[in-house]
Amino acid sequence: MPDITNALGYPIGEMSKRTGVNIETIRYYERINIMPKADRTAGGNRQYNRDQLKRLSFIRASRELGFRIDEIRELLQMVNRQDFTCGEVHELTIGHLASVREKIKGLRKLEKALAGMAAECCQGDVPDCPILEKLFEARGN
Amino acid sequence: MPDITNALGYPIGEMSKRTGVNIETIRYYERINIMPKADRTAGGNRQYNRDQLKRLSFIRASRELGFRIDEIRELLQMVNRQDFTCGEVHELTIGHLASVREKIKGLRKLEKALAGMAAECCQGDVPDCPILEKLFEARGN
DNA sequence: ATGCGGTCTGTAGCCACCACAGAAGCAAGA
DNA sequence: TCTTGCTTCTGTGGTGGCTACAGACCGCAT
Repeated sequence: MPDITNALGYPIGEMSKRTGVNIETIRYYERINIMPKADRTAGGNRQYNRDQLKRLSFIRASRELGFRIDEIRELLQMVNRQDFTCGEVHELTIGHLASVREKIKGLRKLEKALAGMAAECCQGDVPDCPILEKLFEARGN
Repeated sequence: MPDITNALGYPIGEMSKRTGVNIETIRYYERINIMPKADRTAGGNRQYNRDQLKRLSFIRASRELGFRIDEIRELLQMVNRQDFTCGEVHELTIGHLASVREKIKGLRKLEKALAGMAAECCQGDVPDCPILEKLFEARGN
């Protein structure tokens, strides 16, 4: 028969399995106060409930969308306050979207530059390379 | 009249100005052996020559293209060995290009997801939000 | 009672820097 | 020569977002 203490909650490994978040990372989230301090068994092991599981899943989903921890903290505060407006959430999301687009822009530039350089390169056994030349074209001197 | 000691080389601040690399970063580069140990004045200040300026510019240019430090180290070793082939450099560049393209792919996915979520959101004063709902759609539970 | 796997804390490492404190160097002006 | 004021020095610690240990303890089944 299942023990009463353990029937109440999930141990940390179960949380990890269900959310895909590394155990060490879950503890780290507790340390930085993005997850609440978990209840403990008599022996001191963490125990989680369904709400906390949902919260961790939320964090995981948000991280996968590239939200920074402090952005997630904001989102979670809105949720917890229970008085957020759709507009607030929208704004945060749009802001994040803009930064993602910025990153894409930057990487596209990179891609172009790299592809251009690679295309100019003969790839041969010659000890002379237009890529390196390009990199040596200094700005300061 | 300019001092003999200083006429020979650039002080670190000059290097920083010319390359756009932060002074602290230049010292960091020396610590991790990507820049050589600089000569010193009698008083102990670093002094650089034209070669080192070129090297630093190279590093900066490469960093701007998103090369990691160890990739740059490899490139520099090739240059120093003076026996690199164009093919080797090409390979490194192509590898890097591939990883850039991977990143772009990932970010595009993100962009799509975020844009989709934002579009569904009414942005209004309503305390209910499809974005948050999406984030709460847990996988584990 | 034993064994084994899960979990605990605390610390250190990763990357590529940036920032600071407090001391010392350096060049120009008085 | 001395002062002034900028530059540079070393050493250390912090950033974000984890991950990886070591060495001890918990919990559960046999």
